[in-house]
Amino acid sequence: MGRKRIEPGKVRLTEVAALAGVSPITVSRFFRNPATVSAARRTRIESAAKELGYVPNLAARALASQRTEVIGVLIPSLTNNVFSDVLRGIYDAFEGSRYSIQLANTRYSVLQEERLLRLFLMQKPAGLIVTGLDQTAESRLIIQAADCPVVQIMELGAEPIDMMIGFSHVDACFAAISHLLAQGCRRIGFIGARMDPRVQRRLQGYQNAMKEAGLFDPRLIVTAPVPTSTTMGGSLFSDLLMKAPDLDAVFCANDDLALGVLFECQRRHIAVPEQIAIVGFNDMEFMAAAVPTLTSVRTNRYEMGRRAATMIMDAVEGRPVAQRVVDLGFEVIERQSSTLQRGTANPQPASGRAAGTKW
Amino acid sequence: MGRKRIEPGKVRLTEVAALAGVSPITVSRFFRNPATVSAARRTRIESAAKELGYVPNLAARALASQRTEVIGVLIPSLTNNVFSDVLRGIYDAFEGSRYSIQLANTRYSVLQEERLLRLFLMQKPAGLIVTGLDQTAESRLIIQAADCPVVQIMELGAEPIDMMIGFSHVDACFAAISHLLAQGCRRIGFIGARMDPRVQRRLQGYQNAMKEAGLFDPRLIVTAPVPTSTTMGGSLFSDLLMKAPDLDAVFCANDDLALGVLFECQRRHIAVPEQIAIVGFNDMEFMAAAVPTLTSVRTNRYEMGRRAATMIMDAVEGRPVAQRVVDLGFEVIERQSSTLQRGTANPQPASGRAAGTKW
DNA sequence: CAACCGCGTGATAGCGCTGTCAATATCGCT
DNA sequence: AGCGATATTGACAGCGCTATCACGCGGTTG
Repeated sequence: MGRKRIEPGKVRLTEVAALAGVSPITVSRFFRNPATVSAARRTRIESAAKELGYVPNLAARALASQRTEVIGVLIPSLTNNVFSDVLRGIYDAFEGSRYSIQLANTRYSVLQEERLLRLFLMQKPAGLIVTGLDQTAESRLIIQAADCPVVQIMELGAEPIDMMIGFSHVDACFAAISHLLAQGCRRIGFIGARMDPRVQRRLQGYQNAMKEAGLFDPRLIVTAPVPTSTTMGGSLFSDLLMKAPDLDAVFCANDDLALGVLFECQRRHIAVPEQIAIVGFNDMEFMAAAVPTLTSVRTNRYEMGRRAATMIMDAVEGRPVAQRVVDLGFEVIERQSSTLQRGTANPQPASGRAAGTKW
Repeated sequence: MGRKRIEPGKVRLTEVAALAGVSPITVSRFFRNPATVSAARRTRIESAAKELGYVPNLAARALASQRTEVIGVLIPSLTNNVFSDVLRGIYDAFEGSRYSIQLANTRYSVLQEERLLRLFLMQKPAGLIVTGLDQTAESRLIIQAADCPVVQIMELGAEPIDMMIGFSHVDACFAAISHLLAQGCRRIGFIGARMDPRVQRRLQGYQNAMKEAGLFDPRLIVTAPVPTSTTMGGSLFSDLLMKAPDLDAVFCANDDLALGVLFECQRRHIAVPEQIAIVGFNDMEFMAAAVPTLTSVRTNRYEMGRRAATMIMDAVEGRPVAQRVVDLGFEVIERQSSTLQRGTANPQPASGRAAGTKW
């Protein structure tokens, strides 16, 4: 019947309270909000806790208070640098706060996401950060059942579950293509790998721009369902050249691919940008270091993570969230790889960064 | 006095038990180990749980059982691709298991690490994965207090806290330099950024090799305490050229720097490898795609994460861990950037990969 | 044929903490 | 001095689950 009694040497709230000469509940209050305890007891409790090496038991706290300080974060990939930047923003924002992060990797699968959400539910998370808009109906139900603030990141869409922060991939790609068109490019190819929902929307932006210019040609599009990589960029580019030998520019759905295209051009002695212009997406650090420097669409990933975290914290703590849907925008960073010297040749300095177009 | 009674509609073990016509403890047993419950009740409980949409309460479970299924993981950086590979291995290994991962970012600070370990302690983690060997004495005490299996990853050292998996950075760098020496290089530079303990040990390996060859010269070493980047690679290389104009090879403490060096060579029209050979470290994917392809030291990061996770699980579940210290080794992948054509010029095919030397 | 074993099940008593309400101490003001 | 208002503290009863022991039952053993 029942279980054996507590083992000695275990330090609970009660032990600290006994040493400090106060009741356990006062110690509890001290740890949650020191201001609610008188200064005299505060110091007594503090030194008693230190002396005993008291460590609060989070499970007991969660059970008694019926809530946790866990923020669930769901991202599709751990390897993709795009998400490491977002994650860094999230972790930095939660740094020093009382929240802890529960990170899970959906591997670009909405079913996996659903499963992981179900797991999160068991922890009664205080908040949830999920990637993109394409959750299953079931996932949305689970999220609703979690009954906590939710931020969708990376994209913008019409029906936010709760809050949302991101930018329009369609518009961003449209802007990149518009830039190439403005440079006089006409046969602009699109290469993409993995083809997750965000890349799909970039493709949409590409198609919109090309159709609007009356230059759309399906042969200019080469995609692969495999993960993106530099090597993949080279081989997709080779495929593209085969399908469209008269190519004069390539838009790459991300920077890894763009780097691969650049190397493939070097290998084939294709002059960039004179023969073929290159534009990437995400503006990874190496884009500005490449030779020639590579044009890309900059997105504020770190800021996205940071603000998503802030929005969650505000919502959890009952502060009003001014903007529940935040458009972070993007910027086309024009560099040598897509800047065709017309008239006065004027290449950018290697370390320089061309003025961007803010949309 | 006391708190208000349970709200209706809440689904607990008790509710499931009532619907299934068994006692709550049987339901508890069913969820922990279905085999201990008779087949007849198993199906009854299963359908009752599904009907009510029962979700176990992890906090209650943790409190009652005095343990959790949380594995704490401490890494120094979220942005560094090296760690994303390791993380991917860890997440993949825990995938589908009952464990969940608590990830924290030490930002290369041992004090931050200490603070985070203290936080982990509150959760009574089932296991711990920490990066490197350089924990503070205080951190080691905290880890001991956590009283759970621990794996140190990334490196190998004499005094494991518990278990360990990694490779020798000193040896790996020594091997890379030996390769350059074998190619006839004499004025081999070292460039490194961030200078965390692992990079320090690579520098040590470099010094050992150069001293052994009687070629050591402090002017050949250029480092910076800032985070590593491609751009940084270019500027450190420029510094190095200034200090040692007669340079004939560069070892880069990681691949980002190596890529930056390659670009800087292109910018300065320095022929690689004819004038200057380049060797990187980690063998990131892009190294094989570059022009020329870039030599690097391959390390099995994914495997390291995966096996660390397996070791933890074995230890937690009381299975004997065969090898408590695992050396994963490394491999110098010789590519065009460091292969000097002596006699019969025989450059590697662009997509090819030179035979590695396994140590 | 009694003693024994082991399986499946149940009753009981907490795990360590906090929500709620009550009690007391302190304070400002009329 | 007397009053209500405000800070500070405490008592109590759980939060939802599991460890532990107890028990009934069929089958095995000497």
